[in-house]
Amino acid sequence: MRITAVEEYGLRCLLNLARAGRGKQMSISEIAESEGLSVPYASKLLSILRKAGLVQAVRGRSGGFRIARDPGEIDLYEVLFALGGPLIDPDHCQKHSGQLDQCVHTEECSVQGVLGGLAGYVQSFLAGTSLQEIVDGRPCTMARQSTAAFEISDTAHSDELRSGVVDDPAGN
Amino acid sequence: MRITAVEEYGLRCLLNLARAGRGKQMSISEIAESEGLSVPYASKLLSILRKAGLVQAVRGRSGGFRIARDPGEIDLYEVLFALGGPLIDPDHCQKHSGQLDQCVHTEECSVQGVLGGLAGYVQSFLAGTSLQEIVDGRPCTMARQSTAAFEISDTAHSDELRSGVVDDPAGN
DNA sequence: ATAATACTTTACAAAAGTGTATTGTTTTAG
DNA sequence: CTAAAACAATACACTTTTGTAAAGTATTAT
Repeated sequence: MRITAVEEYGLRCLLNLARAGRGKQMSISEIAESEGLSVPYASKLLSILRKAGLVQAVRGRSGGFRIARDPGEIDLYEVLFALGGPLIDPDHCQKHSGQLDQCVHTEECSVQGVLGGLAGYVQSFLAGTSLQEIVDGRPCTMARQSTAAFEISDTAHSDELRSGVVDDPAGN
Repeated sequence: MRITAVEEYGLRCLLNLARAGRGKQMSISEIAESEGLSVPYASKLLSILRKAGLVQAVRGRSGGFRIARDPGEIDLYEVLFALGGPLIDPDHCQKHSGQLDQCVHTEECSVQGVLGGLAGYVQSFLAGTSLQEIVDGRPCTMARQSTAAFEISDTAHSDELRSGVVDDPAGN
């Protein structure tokens, strides 16, 4: 589970336009240079954002992009959904049924339950964060209350590697 | 942002052993058949779980796998971290600096801030959910309070596609 | 002992994701 | 009208992930 490159860079490109403001426009070159991306790559990302209705393009010699709505009216869920789709595929059980015809957990797909719960949890965070809040540098309430725990997270689990092969087959 | 195949299937394999219980063991064949996976693939997943210390292997003719600790003592964060690593790479700004030498947002990396907040938020969910809770089919409190919102999520954003090309370059 | 069973490791092919290159279309400055 | 500037679309190479295949190691029933 991770943030994809398209989501990361696409969000950054959009934030440039959010910082510029509702009416101002920037060219692909300006955005690409600002984020250290190649022009063709930034172009691809902005094309995705345009098709999602998040930015508007102006063609021609004095063209460029501008944000489609007020940054305060665009939430992070809409942005990440446009760039990377949903956290869990709608027809999840169809695709993840292995070699069987249908989901192996038809009676009680507990995996589906917990991952669906996670997806909803994540969405509540994303939908509660607007681009304006990110530009202003004040993450939403939910973020601040759990950031501290994340800081010490990785090391806590990284040194748990061991052989896993036991000497006692009986389990006593 | 999505759950990877290894995370999904790895978790499912581990849940089989969690359902079997602390002392019981299952062979790769049994687990593979139970989840509709090929034996070699299940073998690879269980190997990852073993190296992470989550399961123990018994070799030889009457061998198999069993869960290393009580399912109530294993949380979902540890499992997903073992199978797919952290949500955000520790040296994030080094890798995502584009063509520049250092992160383009050194003064105020607002993207890093909000995504770090998201990672912490997700972790609080995962760390608060044990395998036992999943087996019992009762998602943790955090899941239930936000599941309803997820149900109606996808359709709400899917029909926002438009051309994005405006007829009014001036923006009036 | 030996064969059967089960885990281990490595290698590899197919698919998806990432980023670049190229060519085309649109608009405007002159 | 023409050339320059800027967005649009497609194709392609590269990398990572995914899943399979095959050969190897370890244990035990007989």
